[in-house]
Amino acid sequence: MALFLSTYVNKVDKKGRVSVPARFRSVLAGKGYESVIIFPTVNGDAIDACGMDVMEGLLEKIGGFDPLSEDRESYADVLMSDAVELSIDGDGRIVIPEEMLNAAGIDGTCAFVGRGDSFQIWQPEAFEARKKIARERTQARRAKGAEASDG
Amino acid sequence: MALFLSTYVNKVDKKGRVSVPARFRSVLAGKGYESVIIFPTVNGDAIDACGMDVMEGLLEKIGGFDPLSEDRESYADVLMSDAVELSIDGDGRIVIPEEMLNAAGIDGTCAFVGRGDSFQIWQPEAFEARKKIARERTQARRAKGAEASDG
DNA sequence: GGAAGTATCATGGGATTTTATGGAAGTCAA
DNA sequence: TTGACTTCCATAAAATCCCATGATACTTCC
Repeated sequence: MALFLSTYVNKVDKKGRVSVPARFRSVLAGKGYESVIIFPTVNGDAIDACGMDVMEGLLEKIGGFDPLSEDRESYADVLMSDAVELSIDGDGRIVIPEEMLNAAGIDGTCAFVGRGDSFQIWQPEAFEARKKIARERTQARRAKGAEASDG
Repeated sequence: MALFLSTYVNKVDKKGRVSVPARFRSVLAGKGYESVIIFPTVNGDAIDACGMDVMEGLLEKIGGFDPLSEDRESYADVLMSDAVELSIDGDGRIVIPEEMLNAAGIDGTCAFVGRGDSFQIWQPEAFEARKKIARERTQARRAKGAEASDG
């Protein structure tokens, strides 16, 4: 498998550990990683996750370290400072910093949502709500276009 | 781990010792270093830090430049002359020169802020303030752009 | 086709190791 | 010696590893 697909809801135990879905683990392993990079989503209502490759690509894009140029992308600053590399333990689990869990409203359980190249971590109901909105938007758009089949 | 990521706030004790975050230490160790190079940021509100490799790369980059572009070269001189190599002691700590701490307004605690190839050392609140501004700028830019999907 | 056995997974708890941090002892130079 | 700096030791808290268990999915064999 090459892409992060589907949604899995797992428990966050007292110690803050969560199992990364096995499928997602194997995607990461396929790239040679035993860790995930996570960081808050731009609007802060969930957590974004990806492999180190994505982070490195981003760093490359912004030109790496150059103390002589002041205008480094501010987004990159925030991103690198908020991002955390979490190593996946022998049982396939990670420990998400409490601060990030709080920011995303996660407590007890969380949803791992595949997004292809990356995935997100949501408070399950918050994700459902979001999905519902997205679906409605899509259907409205579709209704405006061809009014053919539905499914 | 290949990049300096995330933010850690550590204490500076009476003797001026601070623990370099273990994650950062392991990035440096991965490159074979037991020391950090630090120097004031361009505008002087914090401290830049990196491994010797980055410093060497920087020098190379500057050296290859047009000898006619003088300010670049002269700034590089200043940079190199202000830089200090700090050895990391057996307990993972460094002693930052008082002068630099004062310049950055650091007293009691400091924040180690990942920046990918390098990291910075800030007075914690000063960094929070800066981050807030950067984030606002990002969101403003984003609002002006596509309002479609979110990340 | 169905049942029993097998591998994989998520999850819990305890044990062990790292970390950050404080203080004491040792080193070196003026 | 005195003062600055460094190495060494102690400790509490936090992160990590290791093993056990129940559940599910997957095989294999009759």
